[in-house]
Amino acid sequence: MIKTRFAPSPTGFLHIGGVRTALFNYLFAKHSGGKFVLRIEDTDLERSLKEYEKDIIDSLNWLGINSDEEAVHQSKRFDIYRSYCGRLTTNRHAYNCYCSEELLEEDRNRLISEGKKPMYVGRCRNLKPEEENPAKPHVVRFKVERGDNLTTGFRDMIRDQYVVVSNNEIDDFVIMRADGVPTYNFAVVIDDALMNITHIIRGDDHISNTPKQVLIYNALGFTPPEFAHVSMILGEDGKRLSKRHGATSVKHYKNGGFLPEALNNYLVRLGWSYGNEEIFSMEDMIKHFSLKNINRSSAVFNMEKLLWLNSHYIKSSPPERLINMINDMDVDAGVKDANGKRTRKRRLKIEAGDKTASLIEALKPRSKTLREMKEKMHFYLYDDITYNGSLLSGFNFNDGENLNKEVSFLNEFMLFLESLPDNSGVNLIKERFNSFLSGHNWTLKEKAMIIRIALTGEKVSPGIYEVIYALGKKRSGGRILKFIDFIHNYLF
RNA sequence: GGCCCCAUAGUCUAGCGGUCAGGACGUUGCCCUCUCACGGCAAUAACACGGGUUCGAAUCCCGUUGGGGCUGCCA
Repeated sequence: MIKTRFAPSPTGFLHIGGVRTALFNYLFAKHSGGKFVLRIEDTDLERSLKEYEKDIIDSLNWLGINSDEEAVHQSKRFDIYRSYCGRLTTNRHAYNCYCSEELLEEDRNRLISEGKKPMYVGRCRNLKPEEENPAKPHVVRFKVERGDNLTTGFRDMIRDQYVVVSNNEIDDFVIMRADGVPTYNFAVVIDDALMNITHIIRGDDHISNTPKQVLIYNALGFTPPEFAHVSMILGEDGKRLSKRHGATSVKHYKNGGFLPEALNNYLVRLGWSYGNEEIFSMEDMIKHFSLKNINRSSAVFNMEKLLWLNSHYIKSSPPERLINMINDMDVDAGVKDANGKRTRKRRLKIEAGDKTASLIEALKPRSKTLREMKEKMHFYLYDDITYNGSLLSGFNFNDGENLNKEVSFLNEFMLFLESLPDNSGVNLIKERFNSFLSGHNWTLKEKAMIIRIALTGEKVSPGIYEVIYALGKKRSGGRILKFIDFIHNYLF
């Protein structure tokens, strides 16, 4: 049975690049009815944090990339690594190295200045038994077999070719630190072997590590798994994606109003394709995923396309779900007051209901993110909307006749509102409003804008019927009065 | 520096010896229209370069250039 894993180290929030490798591993396993598991590689005791681990797990959950087994923690398996390390030293596939870090540093500098490779000089490679002193601080190094024609390699499933390097290119790398903690290259091998991982899908920054790992598999008598190295995700500047490029962690996207399926869909198409298809549900991805359709070259992260997918999924989500997700965003949409200051009221949770649902329906095609959607709901969520003079440009209120005409229209509109049945739906409002206008020989084109501005305080909003419906008779009426008030205060 | 990986429009990609080099995002124009969007239609733009192999190369080989990665008692 196929079994894959995602093995992040909890030294940072779950990164977008990590999500893609997790997704690929997940899809590959699920495609063949196999298992996908999570392994926390927390051997870097300095930098690993529980907070990050929690973020990784929460983020994967949010994305629907779930582990089939309880997550394995490397920090709880130090005894295992030690015992395998012992096997290697007794096999003479590894040796104790007593060189101090300072000495190593000197070696390195000297070799570099001589224009040579900064590899371990081999001082402790062939120590006599009497020279050993395990009580002294030491690391354990893997003893790479030397010889001009010796090579080590592996087949990469994505490139469908062998990557082979000369053993002379491979240093006698450390597998066990002085404090008894295994290094990455050692712990991965032990765990992947013991966990029966059949396929390793990971970033191609691990290509050069793989020969080292193959050496360990062989020395321990394990059969190496299949390897598939996926290219990196680059920022717009062509450099490897990092914090410098802005939002790189999943939580940024969650709180920024992205839907998990948009992120998954975007990421799966970064490097993988299925003909000309662009839209994939999780089921679609599982159904069609295969390693041979993964591209070899690196991909540049493109926010525009992610936004396109996000708006696509917003459009196809029911309002109730959208409301829940908006309320779930950690950092709120950050509603600003007239002075551009954020206010406390942004904590307010949106209540579900017919009017809210209708408004959200109207806002769907206008919002690329949920954050944007919530900002556009401001006029609906809060009553303290403000007007400013620039809203009046275009009405030519300096002309007194014009002013009187519009104000009397607004007054007529008040009467119209009062005449509306209390529980009017959008369709009835539309019908009544249109006959109200034509009864006075007005057109929608002439009159929609001033109502929009009065009701929302904005020149841009959803359709006018939806706005009236969402606000209701009472709130709408209040705003008309407030607006008339504003006009007079502003002009006189 | 050494070693490894990669190379189709601005971006993601299809292509796997013979195609008018296809799709998507973006951009531009038009249509729709109460604003803004959505939507519809159309347009724009690519095989990095140089050698081979072949009747024929985006496709195969070599080199150049460019980009990325590794070169830690990080992962």
